[in-house]
Amino acid sequence: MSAASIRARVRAEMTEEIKSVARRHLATDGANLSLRAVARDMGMVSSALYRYFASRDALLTALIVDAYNALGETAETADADVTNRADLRGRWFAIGRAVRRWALANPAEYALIFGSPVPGYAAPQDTFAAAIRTPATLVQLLADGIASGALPVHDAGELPADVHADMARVRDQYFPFVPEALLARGTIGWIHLFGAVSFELFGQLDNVIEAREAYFDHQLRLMADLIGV
Amino acid sequence: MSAASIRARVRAEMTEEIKSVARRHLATDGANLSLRAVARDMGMVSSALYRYFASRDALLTALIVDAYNALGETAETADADVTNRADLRGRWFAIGRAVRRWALANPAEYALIFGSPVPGYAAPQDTFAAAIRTPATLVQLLADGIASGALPVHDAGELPADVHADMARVRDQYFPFVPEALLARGTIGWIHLFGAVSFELFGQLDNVIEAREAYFDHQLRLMADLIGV
DNA sequence: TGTACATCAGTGAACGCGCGTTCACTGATGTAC
DNA sequence: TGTACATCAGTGAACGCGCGTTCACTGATGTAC
Repeated sequence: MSAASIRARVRAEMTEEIKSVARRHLATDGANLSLRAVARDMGMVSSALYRYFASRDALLTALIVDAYNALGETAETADADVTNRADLRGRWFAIGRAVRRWALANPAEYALIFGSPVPGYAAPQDTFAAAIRTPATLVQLLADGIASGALPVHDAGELPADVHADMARVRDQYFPFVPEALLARGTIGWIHLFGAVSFELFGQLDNVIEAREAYFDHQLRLMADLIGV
Repeated sequence: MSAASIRARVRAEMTEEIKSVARRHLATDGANLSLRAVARDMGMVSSALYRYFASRDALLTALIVDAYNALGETAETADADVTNRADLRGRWFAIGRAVRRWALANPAEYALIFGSPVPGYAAPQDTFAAAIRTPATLVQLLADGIASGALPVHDAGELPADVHADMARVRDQYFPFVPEALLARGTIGWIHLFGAVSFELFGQLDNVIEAREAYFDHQLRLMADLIGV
């Protein structure tokens, strides 16, 4: 390995370590991430971080992209692990449970991407490709169901005209073959998944529901019925 | 009016004004509320605020309780405005739309109560009574439907045992007469309502769905079907 | 009704701390001849 | 292979700003006799 690439590798490792320390801080301080605190934890002077990230926002963006990718990979792996690809309901459950498990294991990162927006921070477009990975696994599942004929084609008439147009646009851009009404129901499933996990994680279930996992599964079941998988 | 009560009234007005200025700051700074900034806006010195609130956390708590109450009142009013009390679906729509409207009009306050938890802030128990008002309107609707016989009694067998126990406990504490399985579906409706509003408000719908209101109504419709109203 | 005292709102200075970012610098590591 | 130069990571001081909270104080407003 050439000298140059050693330097590059060390640099990459440092970058990863900075992000990893920053992730730990996220857990206690939320999105009020302090560069100085991160630098202190790494035994560096705060200005040294600027060799790796142009600004605090740049570091935040990197963390956001990483979080989307980590969640997306979790969902993709969970889906891929279902050997019977025709078992759409099983795949829906696998993805849903994996999302919840990831969120519980990484609450700060979950909050970073799905919580209230960080004041003064505007997410750049780069995050979009990473953000779409998780919902994409769900839509892929629908596409498979349509391809195999296992999923019913709902009456497109159930959709208002402008929603139909939105869905058609999304479909044409990313997922050919998925009918609008089904795509709308799939999106609702995705929204509910997010809502259920956020409700639990953000403390809204406290003092109300103790059987968290069972209740979550119950929701997945009703949503599966609603989508038709 | 006695001199003492004049002083009390001025005090109450000041307290309200402080909260109102603080609410404006919430909109730009999120939950990183700065006492000094609030004081500046009121033309006071920062230490003067301590005559009205014991600490920054106390002010935050007051804002949270106010937000829960404002949302709760909005939901209660929207429900009460439906003259045909037997029109459960109409009441569900009225409440759901009112919640969304309030959230869009008061995004910072919505984020304060339903967004990611404020780091280092622990909500005291006082918030609970206020927090429950909005979901309570929904459950009341279910109770009315059961009382009139308009709502189907789902098979309690659809619930896992521990979820059933949670629901029975909630029912016995707050809402007699609502069967567990129905209560569970109602809670799911509430969670979805929250999820749909948060998804829209926190920017997850950007670049995907433009017909926000129509899509929201579509979701209310499917949820109404799921609940049975 | 008039006066002495108590209560209260608001002031201004201070404590002790934090932050992001810039900049000139040192010294080590890599590159080109 | 050896040497002169360029690149790069990290330092330390500084700028200019912010924050929550405490405390002794002033002066106005209210209360009790």
